[in-house]
Amino acid sequence: MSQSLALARFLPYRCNSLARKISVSLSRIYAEKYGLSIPQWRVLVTLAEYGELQASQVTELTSLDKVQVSRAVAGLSERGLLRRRSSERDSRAALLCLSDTGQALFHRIEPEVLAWEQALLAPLEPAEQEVLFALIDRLELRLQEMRPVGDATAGAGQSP
Amino acid sequence: MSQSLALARFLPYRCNSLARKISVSLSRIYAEKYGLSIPQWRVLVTLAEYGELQASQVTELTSLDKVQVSRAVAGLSERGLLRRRSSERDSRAALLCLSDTGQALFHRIEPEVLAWEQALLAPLEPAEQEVLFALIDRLELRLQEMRPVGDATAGAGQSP
DNA sequence: GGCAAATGGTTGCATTGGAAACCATGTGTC
DNA sequence: GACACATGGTTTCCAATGCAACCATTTGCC
Repeated sequence: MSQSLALARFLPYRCNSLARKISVSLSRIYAEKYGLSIPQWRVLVTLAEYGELQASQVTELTSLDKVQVSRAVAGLSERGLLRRRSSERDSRAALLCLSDTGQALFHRIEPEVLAWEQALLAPLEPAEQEVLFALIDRLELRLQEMRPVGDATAGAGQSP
Repeated sequence: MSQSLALARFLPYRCNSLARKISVSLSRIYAEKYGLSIPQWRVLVTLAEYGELQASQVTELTSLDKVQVSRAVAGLSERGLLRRRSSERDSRAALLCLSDTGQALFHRIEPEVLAWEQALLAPLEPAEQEVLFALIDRLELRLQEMRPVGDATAGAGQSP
């Protein structure tokens, strides 16, 4: 039980710091080599995984907010990496899916990114990797519990 | 060994997402209640821990870049929370320390923040907390090893 | 001592990111 | 069926962020 506050042993600081270093390192692949921003990258991955999605679903799945998704989609669309059509069920909704070019790009990047992740996780035993993800799960769950009841931001995934 | 890419099991995404949620939750304390930005908060903690420091030392200890430190210091100084004097050894260097008001503010916030951290970590056994910090340490170390040799950003702590 | 290069810190400028305002459409209620 | 209200997405505006250029001073070197 820590009695005083030192950044080196303060989870918010350590976690932030780690997340940033990971982002910087990873973005060497998709940003510098392929000119994608983080939101664009996430949208690409999500559409590659799920096929056709509504923008609002992408928002939930990526933990991006809707403005970021809107801009990312605009950028990807300009480059011809995805196609956007409006739903006949609800003409406000935009249905998104990767174009062939988009799929191709994803399949070019994916193995590089997976190799990078393998390299990062290499020093951890498989069991330790499980522990890591499990701890992250539990902390996220805990954060949700800690939110004041009735908090407007309590909904699914949406970045507050 | 994962063969395909899904955000839910992709460390950069999970880590980023966790870090952000932690920041948002924590900032309810120091931002909303006390009007401090993240950089200001980190500078405050660091000066509280070390006493008098040069701005460049604060930069290293907080993993902020020097622009952020400069601006955070300006803000804290305006509010009378820290004092800045120039070193007689090197008149370029600024020596920083908390004012009495700054110390008082820190001592008001610290227990709240520690209580918040306790609440967050409560579901983890002490041993699990150790594991968590150890895993973070190892991943950060690993990231440093992975950097291309001769990378200009290889120095200490500096945010790239 | 004097000049080039390095260092500490600040300021300006371009980019990013998010909150709130905004259209367009759909849903519920009377 | 018309009116209020909710929802999907985009645009607008402002604050935060980061890079690069910038002073001021110090250090190294001849």
